[in-house]
Amino acid sequence: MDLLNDLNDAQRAAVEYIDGPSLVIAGAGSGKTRVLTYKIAYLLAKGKDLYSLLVLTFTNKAAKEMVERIRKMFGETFYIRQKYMGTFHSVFARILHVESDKIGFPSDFTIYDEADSRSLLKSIIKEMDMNEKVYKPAAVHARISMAKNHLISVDSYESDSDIINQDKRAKMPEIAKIYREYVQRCRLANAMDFDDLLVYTYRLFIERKDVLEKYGNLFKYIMVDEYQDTNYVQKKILSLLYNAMQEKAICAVGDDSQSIYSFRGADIDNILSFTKDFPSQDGKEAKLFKLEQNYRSTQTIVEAANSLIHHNRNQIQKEVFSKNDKGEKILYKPAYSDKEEALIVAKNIQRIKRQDDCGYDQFAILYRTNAQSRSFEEEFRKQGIPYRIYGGLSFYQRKEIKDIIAYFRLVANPDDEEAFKRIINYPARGIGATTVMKIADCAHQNQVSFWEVIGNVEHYGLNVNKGTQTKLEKFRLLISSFIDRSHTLDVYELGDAIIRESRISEDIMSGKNADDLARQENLEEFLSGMQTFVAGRQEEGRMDEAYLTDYLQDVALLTDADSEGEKDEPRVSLMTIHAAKGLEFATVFVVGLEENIFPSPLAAISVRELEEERRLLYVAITRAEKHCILTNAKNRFRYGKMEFDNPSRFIDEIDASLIEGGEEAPESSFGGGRSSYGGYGSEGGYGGRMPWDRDRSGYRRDYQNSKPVASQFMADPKPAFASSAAGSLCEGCRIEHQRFGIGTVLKIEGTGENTKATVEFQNAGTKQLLLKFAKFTILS
DNA sequence: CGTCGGCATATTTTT
DNA sequence: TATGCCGACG
Repeated sequence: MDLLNDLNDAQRAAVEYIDGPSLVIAGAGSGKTRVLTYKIAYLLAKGKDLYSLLVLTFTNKAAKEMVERIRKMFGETFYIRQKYMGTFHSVFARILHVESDKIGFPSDFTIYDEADSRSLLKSIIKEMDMNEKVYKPAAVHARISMAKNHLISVDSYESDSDIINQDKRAKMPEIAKIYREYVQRCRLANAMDFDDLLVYTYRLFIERKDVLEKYGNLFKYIMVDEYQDTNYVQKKILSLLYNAMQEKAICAVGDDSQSIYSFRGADIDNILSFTKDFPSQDGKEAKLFKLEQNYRSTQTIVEAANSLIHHNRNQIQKEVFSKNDKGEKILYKPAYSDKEEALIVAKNIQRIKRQDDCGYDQFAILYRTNAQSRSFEEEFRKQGIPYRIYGGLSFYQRKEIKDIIAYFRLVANPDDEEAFKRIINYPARGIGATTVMKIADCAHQNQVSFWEVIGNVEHYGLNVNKGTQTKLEKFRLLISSFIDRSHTLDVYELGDAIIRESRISEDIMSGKNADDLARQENLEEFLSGMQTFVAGRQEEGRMDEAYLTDYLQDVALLTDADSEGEKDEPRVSLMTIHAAKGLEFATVFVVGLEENIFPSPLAAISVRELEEERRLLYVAITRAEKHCILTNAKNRFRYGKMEFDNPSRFIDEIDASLIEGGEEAPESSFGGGRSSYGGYGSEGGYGGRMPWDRDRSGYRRDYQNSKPVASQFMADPKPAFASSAAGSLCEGCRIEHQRFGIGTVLKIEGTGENTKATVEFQNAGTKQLLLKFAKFTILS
């Protein structure tokens, strides 16, 4: 078969083996995604139906990338029906939305994100009169999450003396009680948190053999990406499905050396024991394939990474190698201070940029903790080096976005307690904390949802005065009116109504300082997102799936990086090593290689965690294609104080013959000490904010594209986002679209409200636009 | 109800 | 240093 010619022997063997279980250990840069996508293509070519493939990844980004690649091979029709390809959470959520009634959940359940979970826990802790200082919501949630990921129910939690003792040692002996209430409250709110999506899927399959059988029959092949990151419950679900399959076939791809998420419950033992956990039909161990040729990095980089990782005990034997150039040695540059460290990095960026004649986007600064970005930001700003910081708040976590989504959620599922609390008084409608407390008490006593209470104030004996009662009723009617419309209006139309009638638009559009503007732009971006969603569904001929519930399913699990992609000016990337997984750069700086930072002092006590830190550095180094530079600082400004640090032990673990440098840099920099810090703060020095600065809310903006929606909102509150000059559009016209840029109209069809145009954009591909919504100007 | 100032607090974070 | 949260106040 043609497509196999692009693969090396090991890759091809892994792709071609489809008759039983297999584990593919894919060393860094060895073409893991390639194998995965080619394998899917191979299975399809062998006649397997797309629906019969269960393909699971961890991130939306990975899922998307895979779909894109396969679409390139199979054409446009492909992505219309990738029902069982996606993240663990999204695929299981999809299954649960269909099956949840069988385990006592209405199918319109909402998904609580991390913030919702914490907020709920906070309320519970408060209600139980526990000390919030002791029972920190995040810490409590971590415990509960750990329990869920290990399929430990409330009852087993309570009766497990080990666990209870751990809690006691952590001075939180009552977590079991909180856990019980939390589960109960999620049920009442008809909500599942991220972990529940897995736990309830597991329970669904355990409790309902018929459902398990159904999916067991449906799936002919299971594929899992990043298997080293799976946790216990994920493994158990896979195992159930696997055993229910008629012909047992699963392929897990991963790299034990890149397991860096154990603090999230990932269990490296899963990958180490895969071949035993998933035996073939006749009871033999699963086949093991190893991809050991690295195509990404120089020999030196690969060998350096190898020499480091060999200090780990617990790993699958493999020898990653490269046939690329030998390349330069790893550069080790110790600095006197964090400030000087940034200076050295900046200098080296300029040097390599000149030497290799490459763009700023070829460089990445990788650090252990987000807080380390500061000194680099300051130095880059001073030198005019464009940069972008990854991480920080994701779009969907921004307050204004969460507020709107809370409305959506409440409309879709009025029992959603967190959504209710969020918007009951936003925008301000005179329903204060006291009233909410009363509702909470009342709901609690009667074991019903908040919504239920305000719908039957007398029946539940809610003790509020007449004025408050009127306000509550008004709120209830507002939401009800949205509910009534939610099945007839598509999500964009509904969103428009919600934003307007709830007076959110008034609230957000009124201000005009920098923060307000940022919020407005976020709102606009959100609206275009909905628009794109509707347009996309339309394009796929699925207008019956362009309603609120469909949108929420999509958006609930979309956390970050998705709104990525304005490829403007090339910039240096700054991010944590965790965030860099799966990426590659010509030049990588791994900074802050000091004891007390990397390895993290909290991890350095146990061998297991220390090994994970080592894998973390392994991941960092193997991101580099050509140049890898390690730095650290002898003195670091931290928590307002100057602190002394020794170089990281990991530096000594790398084969010394592969490293050059090490002598303290005789860089000119005078002192690098305190002196200059105050002087060049955000005010002084080069003052004005550069275009690549993060705005206050940490979000990138797009100045050019932002105007239309906002101005229309402010100027003319009636026909919301009526499109520009749609009337005079003709086939062959060139237009400039607000989001997609310049394109040519290929076809116009439909009339009036439903007129749509097929437009081929220069950079965004071919899109169908509903003229009613599309915002563009006609160029010719 | 919203804002100001004092005080504790300070990993990594796919969903 | 810088952020986030609570309590006091207008």
